[in-house]
Amino acid sequence: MSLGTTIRVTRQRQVLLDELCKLYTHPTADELYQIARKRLPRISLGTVYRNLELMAEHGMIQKLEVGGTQKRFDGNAAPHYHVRCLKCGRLDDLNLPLDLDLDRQAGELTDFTILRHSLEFTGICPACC
Amino acid sequence: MSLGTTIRVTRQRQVLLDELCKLYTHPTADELYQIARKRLPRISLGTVYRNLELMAEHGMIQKLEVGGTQKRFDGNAAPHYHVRCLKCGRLDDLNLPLDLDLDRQAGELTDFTILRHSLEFTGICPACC
DNA sequence: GTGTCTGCAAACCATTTGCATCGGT
DNA sequence: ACCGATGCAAATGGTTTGCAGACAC
Repeated sequence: MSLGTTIRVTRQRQVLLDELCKLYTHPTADELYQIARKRLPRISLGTVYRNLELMAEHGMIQKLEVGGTQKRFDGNAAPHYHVRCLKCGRLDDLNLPLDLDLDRQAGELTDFTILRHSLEFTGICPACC
Repeated sequence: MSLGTTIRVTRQRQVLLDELCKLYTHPTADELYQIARKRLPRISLGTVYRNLELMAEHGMIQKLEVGGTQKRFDGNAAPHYHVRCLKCGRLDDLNLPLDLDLDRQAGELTDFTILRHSLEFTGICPACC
């Protein structure tokens, strides 16, 4: 975590944020690395991970804590829901309104202080059948 | 996947299922390995992973696709929701009724065929503050 | 000039897998 | 006896980290 220090505007940072915001595919770190390489051939995977982590900490992007082996990233920082295809792993946004009442209901049933929730649907995408 | 073959009743399988069903902590594979070792000192971590995977495929237990670096397992095979502590990672059951209407609503907003959903709350547990 | 950021390579850690042997049926 | 299951150790794959040089400010 580095919330106390200055964030410098580097070329790598600019390109990563720019490319991530252009995509609606919720790419993995490696997918974004492959894309960024076209503009910055010498960028390293380590830099991609460090910057995605940093930008997520600062609320500029979202690190999605969803199913699957790899983490995915979302240029849209506003909380929203997703659908994942069971067969191909494709992850789409879902236009279902955020249900903030869920947090209140959950809070009444537990001793935890509820901060937020994440909701992910699983299904089969049109391309997979 | 091995849904077409016979499942044998081995001592390792019995112990793992028995111990998992006694716990309400949603252990990781390694935590369950440490517990099982007390009864079967020669059991291997590979066997733990293989059996948890197999039992999940057969619907005897649940593999939880939730946040965090390690997968967690639940001896309760019936779908239900969870709360995770942001600080210590503790994962508790949440007594909120399963909302099956969510799948219907989601289905109307996407081309995916919705099969199920997972809902995880994030908060701070009483022990952490 | 100072302190952050980068590329590179090595390290890490959860999980998976190949293989010879064991054991349930 | 057959074939699935096990223990062991090595391999895998995503992610993190240490370090010396580069760059933003």
